[in-house]
Amino acid sequence: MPATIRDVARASGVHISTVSRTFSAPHLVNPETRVRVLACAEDLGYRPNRAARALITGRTHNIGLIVADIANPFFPPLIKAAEGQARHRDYHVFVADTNEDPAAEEELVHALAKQVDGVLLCSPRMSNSLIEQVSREVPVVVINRQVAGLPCVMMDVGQGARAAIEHLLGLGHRRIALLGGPRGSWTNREMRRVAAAAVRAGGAELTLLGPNQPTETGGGALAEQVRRSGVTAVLAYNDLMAIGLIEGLDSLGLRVPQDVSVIGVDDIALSRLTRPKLTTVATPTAAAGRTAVDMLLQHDSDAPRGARGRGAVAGDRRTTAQVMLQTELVVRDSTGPVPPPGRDVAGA
Amino acid sequence: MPATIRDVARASGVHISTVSRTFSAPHLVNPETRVRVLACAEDLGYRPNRAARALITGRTHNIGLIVADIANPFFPPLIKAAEGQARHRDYHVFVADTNEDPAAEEELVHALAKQVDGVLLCSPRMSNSLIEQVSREVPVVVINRQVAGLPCVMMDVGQGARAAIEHLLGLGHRRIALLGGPRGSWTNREMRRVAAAAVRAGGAELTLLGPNQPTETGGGALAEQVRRSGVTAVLAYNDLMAIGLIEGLDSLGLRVPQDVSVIGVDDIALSRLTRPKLTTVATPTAAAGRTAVDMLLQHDSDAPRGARGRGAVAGDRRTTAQVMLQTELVVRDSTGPVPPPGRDVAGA
DNA sequence: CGATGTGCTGCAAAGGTTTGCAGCCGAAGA
DNA sequence: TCTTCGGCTGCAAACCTTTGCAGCACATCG
Repeated sequence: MPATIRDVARASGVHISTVSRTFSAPHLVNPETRVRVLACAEDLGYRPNRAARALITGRTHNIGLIVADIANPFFPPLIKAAEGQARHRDYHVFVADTNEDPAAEEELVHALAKQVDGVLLCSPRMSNSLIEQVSREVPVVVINRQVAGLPCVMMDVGQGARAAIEHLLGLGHRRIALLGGPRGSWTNREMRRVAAAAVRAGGAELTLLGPNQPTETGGGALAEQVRRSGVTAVLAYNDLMAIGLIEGLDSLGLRVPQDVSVIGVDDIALSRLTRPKLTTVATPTAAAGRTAVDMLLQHDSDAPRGARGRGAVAGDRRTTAQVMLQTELVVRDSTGPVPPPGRDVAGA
Repeated sequence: MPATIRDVARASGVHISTVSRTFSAPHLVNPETRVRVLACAEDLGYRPNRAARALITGRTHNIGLIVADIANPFFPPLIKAAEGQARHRDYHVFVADTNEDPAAEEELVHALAKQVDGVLLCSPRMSNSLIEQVSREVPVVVINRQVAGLPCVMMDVGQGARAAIEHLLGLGHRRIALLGGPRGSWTNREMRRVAAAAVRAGGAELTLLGPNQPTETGGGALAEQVRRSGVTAVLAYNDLMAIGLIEGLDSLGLRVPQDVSVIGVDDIALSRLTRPKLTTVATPTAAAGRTAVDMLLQHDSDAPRGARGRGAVAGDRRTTAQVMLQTELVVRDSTGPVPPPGRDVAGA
C-alpha cells in the first residue's frame, strides 16, 4: 500500500537512484528533475522506509533513553527536552524504564543496542565497569554520573550540596542529616562527599541516613529516624524524598521549618506547590537532556560507514567531552533559623 | 563488527535459514541442531537485526505513543505502563510530546507512521475527522476519547464528574464552577455534559470557566474569576489545575475547604502531597496504558503479511472494541460543607 | 577537430533477514 | 522392493534503499 521509491521513480520517469538523491543529496540532481520528483513524491505520499535505509547505512536514526523511573518527576522534563532535541535532528527516541533495577538496566541497554545509534544512560544504577562494557557495544552518553573515558553530562550536585549546607550553617544549624538516595547513584556519592566536607568545615555534625528509595514513601519512612537523631536540618537526596519527609514529620507533630529545616534537590515543579514551598537545589534537567543528545549525535555522525565499518569502537581519538552543568540553590519556605534550644522537641 | 545471522550459520555449520528458523519457528528445527545454533548465537552475542527483519516482514516491532505533555504528571504512569506492557511483548515504544499543539500532533503521527506498527494517541487534541484520516495510514488506538469506528480506551470521567458533583451537592453546595480544560479535549466535553446534567438534577447552578491550559498556572490564573463568581465549590479539569487554583485562592485569602471546596481529576501522586490533600476523581491511567497496548497489538498481529499485503486498511471486519475504564471518587481534605452564608467572603 | 571537463543520470551491488519451495534421508506401509 | 510420507534443511527471491562507478550529452579550451 505505501508508496515506495520505485513508485515515485515510475511516476516521475526517472531511475530510483535519482529519487534517492533528490532526498539525500539534492545538489546532485537537476533542479527541474528535482521539482518533478518532489511533486510526485508529495503526490503519492511517499516517505522513505527507514528500515531499508537503516539496513544499508547502518544508522537507524533512533536513540535510546534509559531512565530509572519515568514516574519520578525529575525525569519527564529531561525526556521531553531530549525528545525535542532529537526530533529536531530527525531522530526518534525510545524511552525505557528500569524501575530502579540495575539488572533491568543492563538487559534493556542490550536489547536496545542493535536498534539504536546510541543510548543515553540517565542516572544509571549499574556499576562503572558494566557501563564501560556496554559502551563497547553501542555509543553511550552518561547523564548524572562520571565515568572515565566516556562522554558524560553531569549536574554539579556537589556544589549544590555545598551551597545547601552553607545556607543551613548560616541559619545556625549545627546538627544536620543527609538523606541518602538509592545504592549505586553517583549523585548520591557526590552529595555525601561534598556535604561531609562542608559540614566539617563549618564545625558542625552530619548524620547519614540511607540508602533509601528516592520517593516520597522513602522520605516519609525516615521521619521517625530524623526525629530520633535530634538534627535540626535535613538535606535530602531529592525533592520527592524531602516532600515525603515533611509529610512524615508533620504527622509526628514536627513542623517545617519551625522545628526542622528541609532542603531537597532537583527543583521539580511540585516543589513550588507544596506547603511549605520547598527550598531546593535546582538542577538543569532540560539542558542536560539537550546536551546529551547533542553529544551523542555529534559523536556518531562521523564514525559509521556502511554497516560493515568498524563502528564506534576502540581506537578513536575523539575527545570524549565531560560536561558539568551548574546548579543553583533556590531558597523558599522549608528552611529557617535553628529553633531555640528550649523549643527543641526533637528528642521528645 | 556485530555478529550477523551468517556468522552464526558458519559457526554452527548450518544454513542461515536454519538459524533464522531457530528463532522464529523453533519447532521446525531439530532439537540437536537447535541447541547448537543457540549456543553459537549466544557465543557470538548475536541479536537479529530488527531493521532487516522489519524490511521483509513489514513489522517494525515498534509502537508510537503520542502524548500532549510528558511533563504533565498524568502521563508518566500511563507511559510507564504502556512501555512495560510493550516490552513484555517484545515491542519498543517511541514517546513523542506535542506540547498540547494539535498541529504538532498531526505532524508527529505522520512522521511516526512508517516507523511503527501502530500508534497510541493519548488525549488527542486534534479533530475526530483528522484522527480517522490518520487511522487509514497507520493502526491507531485512541486513549481518552471516543471516535466512532476506532478502538478506544476511555476512562469514565463522566461518571467521575457525576460522583464529584453529587458529593458536593451532598455537602450542601448549590453554586458550583467547572474549570474547563484545553480546547479539543474529549474529557473536557464529557465532564461538562455530565456535570451540567448532575447539577441541574440537584437543583443547583453551574458556572463554566474555560477553556484553559491544563496546568497549575492555568488553574492559578482562575482564582480571581472563581472568587468573583461567588461559587462555593469547584470541579477542575484535572489535579494540576485544582492545585494551582488552591494556591491562587490562598493568595487571595480564600481557604480550602473552609471557604471553597475543590475537586480535581486524575489522582496524580502529587494530589496526596499537597495541603490540603486533594479530593479527586481517580483515573486508572496505568490500566489504560496496558489496555491500549494490548488492543493495538492484538489488533495488528493478524493483518500484515509481507509488506506488500493490503495492510491494516479499510474493509476489515474486526470488531473495534471500545473499552470504558471505571473511575472512582477519592475524598480527601479539599472538600467540606458549604460555608454558612454570613461567612461567605467570596463576594467581598 | 580532439581532448578535457562538468553536470546529470542510470546501473547494479550490497545490506541482514524471512519464507515458499524443493530436496534429502530414513522409516513405515504395501 | 517400491511408494509415500514426515521431519528436517538448503536454496534463492524478496523487502527498499543507498552509493560507487560508469556513461552520456554538452561545453570549453587548445
